[in-house]
Amino acid sequence: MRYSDTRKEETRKAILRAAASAVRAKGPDGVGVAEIMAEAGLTHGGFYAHFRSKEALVAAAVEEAFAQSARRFARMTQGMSAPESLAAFVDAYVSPEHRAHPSRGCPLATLSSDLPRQGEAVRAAYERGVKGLIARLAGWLPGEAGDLHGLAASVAAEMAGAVALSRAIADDDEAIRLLADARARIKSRIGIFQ
Amino acid sequence: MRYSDTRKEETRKAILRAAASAVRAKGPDGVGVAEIMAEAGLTHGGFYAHFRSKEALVAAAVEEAFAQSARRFARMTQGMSAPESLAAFVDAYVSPEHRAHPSRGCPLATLSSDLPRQGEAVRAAYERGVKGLIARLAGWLPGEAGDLHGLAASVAAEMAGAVALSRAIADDDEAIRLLADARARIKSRIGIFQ
DNA sequence: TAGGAAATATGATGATTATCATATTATGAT
DNA sequence: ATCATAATATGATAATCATCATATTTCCTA
Repeated sequence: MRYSDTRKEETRKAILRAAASAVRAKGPDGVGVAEIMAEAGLTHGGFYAHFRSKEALVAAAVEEAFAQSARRFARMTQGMSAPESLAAFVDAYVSPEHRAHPSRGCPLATLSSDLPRQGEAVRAAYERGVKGLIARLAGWLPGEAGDLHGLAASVAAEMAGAVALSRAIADDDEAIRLLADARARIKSRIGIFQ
Repeated sequence: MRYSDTRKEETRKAILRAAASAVRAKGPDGVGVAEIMAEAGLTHGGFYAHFRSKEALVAAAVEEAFAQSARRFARMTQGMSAPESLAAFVDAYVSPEHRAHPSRGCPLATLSSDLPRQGEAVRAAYERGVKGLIARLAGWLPGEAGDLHGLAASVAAEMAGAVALSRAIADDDEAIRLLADARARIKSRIGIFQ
């Protein structure tokens, strides 16, 4: 073996991270293979040594994007109780920071309308990510287990919808007010006050 | 004048309608000028006699899509009281039919993630459409005028988010259950029961 | 330290697409 | 019926992009 055992894997990871960011920033069809490779510090030619096709990369990037979000929130809520985690999650999700940084944000708010138009592999990765997010949310919600999934889905829909809506508002102050209002409504709806 | 006064305007309308549908179905960047023109029964060459650029067409198509939705709901709720209109609106919006037909659906549920990546003109048209939708909703909501805008925005976010979410679920039955649940939650949240 | 394979780069290809230049067709007034 | 012209079509161009073929570089091992 002429290269270290981990070299190729590291390169693959770098491409994947670049893609996870670029796909959210520019959309799966708005970004090119060459651009992603350049972002990872490489040229376009080596791409197919790492991924079978652009679609395979996009599918992996969607999975990576959801995984990044999950890790970020896991870190953020470390050691918190369920209600604290929930509040922190809503605050971080329905926030001006999230609105301002699609490339690091939740794919649900950033890719929702692109997804139905993607290939099967990408849609499957997205569906897994969505379900994981809802399950995590449901685990934090108070109440009897039976009904929590529906409430979690409803809350996820409103959070993602609110962030997407806020991105349609050009005026920052107006968008920030919309987010603050949505945040308050969501929290009161799930029994978190103030 | 060798052609009837209305001929060109009619052709423009035909292109616009084709675009309004295609843009929702395939995304602003997923559809080509030639494809839209073919859909309107024309060839690509004449396009620039009707629109200055593809972006101008997309902006007009977004406006048209919002206008179509508004007209459709105006027709549907004709003669209804505010609470009835509201209930009919939620039922029609958060529905399997809406999920199944993005090309005729609300741009908010179909284009949200594409929009931030579009040019200024498109984003402006979208923002106007979104604000119109929220204002219409607010007009139907019960309560004191002051707080209705925030609630309307929150409801719009959840409705659009729920439809987008349902489109990520491949299994029809599961998606339909999600929609039914979201519908019930939204209606109970705005004081409509059953 | 040199050889050789693994990793990456360079360059090419064909497909697609927005836009524009020019040709053709359709139509209503004469 | 014919003509002038508005409306539309045909065809070209240049750019972009996914993919692939081939060349070059890198760096571990012997």
